[in-house]
Amino acid sequence: MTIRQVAEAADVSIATVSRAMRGSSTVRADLADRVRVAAAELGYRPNPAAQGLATGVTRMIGVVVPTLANPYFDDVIKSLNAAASAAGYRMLVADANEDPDEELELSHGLLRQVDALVLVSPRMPVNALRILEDEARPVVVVNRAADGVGLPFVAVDTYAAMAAICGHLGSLGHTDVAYLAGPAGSWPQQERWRAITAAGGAGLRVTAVPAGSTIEAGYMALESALDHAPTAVMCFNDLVAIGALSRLAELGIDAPREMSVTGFDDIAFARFVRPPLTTAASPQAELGRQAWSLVAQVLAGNRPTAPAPLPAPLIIRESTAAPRERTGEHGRGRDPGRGSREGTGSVHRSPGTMPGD
Amino acid sequence: MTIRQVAEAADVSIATVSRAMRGSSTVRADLADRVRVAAAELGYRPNPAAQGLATGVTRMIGVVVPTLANPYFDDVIKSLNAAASAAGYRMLVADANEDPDEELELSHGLLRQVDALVLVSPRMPVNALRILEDEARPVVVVNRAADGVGLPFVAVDTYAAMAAICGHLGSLGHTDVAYLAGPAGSWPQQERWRAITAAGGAGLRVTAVPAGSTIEAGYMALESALDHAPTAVMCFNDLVAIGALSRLAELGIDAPREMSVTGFDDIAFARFVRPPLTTAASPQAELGRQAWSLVAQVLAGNRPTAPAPLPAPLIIRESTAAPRERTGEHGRGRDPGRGSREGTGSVHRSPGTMPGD
DNA sequence: CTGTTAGCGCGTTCAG
DNA sequence: CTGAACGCGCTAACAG
Repeated sequence: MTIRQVAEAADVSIATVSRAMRGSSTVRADLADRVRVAAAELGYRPNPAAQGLATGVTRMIGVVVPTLANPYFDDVIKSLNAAASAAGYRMLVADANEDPDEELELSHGLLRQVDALVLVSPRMPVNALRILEDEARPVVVVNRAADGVGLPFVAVDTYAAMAAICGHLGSLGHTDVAYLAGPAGSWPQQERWRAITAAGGAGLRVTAVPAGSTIEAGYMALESALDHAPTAVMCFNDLVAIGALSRLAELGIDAPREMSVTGFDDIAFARFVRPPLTTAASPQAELGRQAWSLVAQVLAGNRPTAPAPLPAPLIIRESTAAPRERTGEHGRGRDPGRGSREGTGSVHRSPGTMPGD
Repeated sequence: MTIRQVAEAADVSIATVSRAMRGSSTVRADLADRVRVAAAELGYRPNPAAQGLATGVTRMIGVVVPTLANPYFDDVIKSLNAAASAAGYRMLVADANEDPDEELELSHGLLRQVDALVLVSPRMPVNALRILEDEARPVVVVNRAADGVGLPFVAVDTYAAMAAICGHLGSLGHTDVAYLAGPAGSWPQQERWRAITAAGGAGLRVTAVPAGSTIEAGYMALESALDHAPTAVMCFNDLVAIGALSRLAELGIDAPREMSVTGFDDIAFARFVRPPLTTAASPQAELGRQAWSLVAQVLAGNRPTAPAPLPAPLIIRESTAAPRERTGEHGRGRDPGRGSREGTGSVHRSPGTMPGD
């Protein structure tokens, strides 16, 4: 089914078909109708590749996410897709598997076949971002303030939200807290840590423990966080918090009575885990919408107006409480039951050791 | 950056560049090198649209899911994408928002621009599926046995898994159970119901209540399920189960002591909610892999070998238990505290009424 | 307002 | 083994 067959059936030239299909006003009404009828009967749909070649416009956007396994990113791309879809755009998604190199590689590949690229929480280094800046196609970034990089972006006010979490813990009476840190290249991770160190002045003594961004990462890292005898552990995100809670339960440490736990993002499941997570409610849907808005602005040839950082309100649920009275020892940091297991002292256990059921 | 510039730089014809780039063996080694060097230096990447137009192959697959908001589908497409990506294919994803019409429309649109289409749990009617069958491009289906439709597909052995759930409940001593049903056009929903009715012969009396596929749907529908005085409620999927559990907790009905609850899918969060969900462990990753395998086979020109239904083992956690002793009334079906609220008696409450925190 | 025609960038015959 | 030339299906000048 090509444009030519439609032209023949409607007894017009292919140019007229082309114009009629795109609703050009410079085409006589009756001819346009004839074309539309013929097209409908033949089930004709223009070939996107050909259109792309001819116009240089694909009506596709590329999206690269660190992983599809985090509902947070899924929510963002769902919203982004809804907005793009309403504007007649399709979405080519790529999963970088938390690998900064793959992220850049995928970005380059995608840039050849889309009109614009959206990078969600990219972990790639700044200079990689800068390379992308020089590409012919617009690149928009979500949740990464590009320091010295001129890419348009939307981001959550991570700093303020993390500060609120610290404040919450502080007002509860916590002083010694651990932080299960996120992936190295992650801007949200950097911002959270920045807020945490600032909170040091406000009376919180926080020690960071490398973890990651998954349930398993939280599960694995929790135990070494205990070495610092904290009364609370703040987690990079809700997934990590869920993993941490799971390990705490296994160790017989009650949250929040013996240990407070906080997450970040407020994914849909955060309120249903046990105990319900105190966290920061990141506006995923709004991020997606704004990202599309930026894309649309750039595609329209305008310099986009930089959106203000999006607030992520503190959601206080049941995973945080006042620290219990100290009884000689700090928390359960030196609980004898723990030392007997292998792997104690190392930050990570070998992968795959989180038990099933 | 076109092929022509590379040809010029390497001082060869564009045909040679074309051949060299795709590793044609009929090109002299030194020439091939010269081309590769030039291409690398110029950062040349072939234009996918042009390639697509010339060859009729886009190296893209389309994927349409009922919604991106269910981690189940995200897990499937993550796995599908991993396999496709390894084969050099990109993934164009479309979200049908649980709308059968949109599903078909998206499918048609996508078929023009991809080499193959994967439909995940399509809700569209059989005749729509049949239309897709006649398309030029291969269409592969996940989790929908196409009755009388010849589309290649992979599916979970939903019937057996649901039968196992029924058996589990039966062996616990339950006899009156409610079923929070999934979306109308959903094949998994049909299969689950088929297994349930078969279980009727095995001693389970099940009444179905329309719900849906989301947390909110489960939350909304739970109460009307109570009207039938069940001692257990089986849910279409884990999301619905989580919603049901949430509403039960609100009503002060303890699960599993006063009410057993089962899910389906075993999404990652199923074991972390309270109480941890008894459910069937659907192999999302395997579904994605097999779906790609089918696509690859068809693209290679082979008639694909139909994979056996994938088992979804029963996972018994804490959301199910023996029914408690009956005391005159069945369960809490007629608890006086409930009748005073508005909306009792209707299956659905108005949307958006599930409280936040 | 309509039709003719020249590319868009690339793969691929077909001669050499 | 290489290069010249054609065509993939469509859009956009341009001429009528």
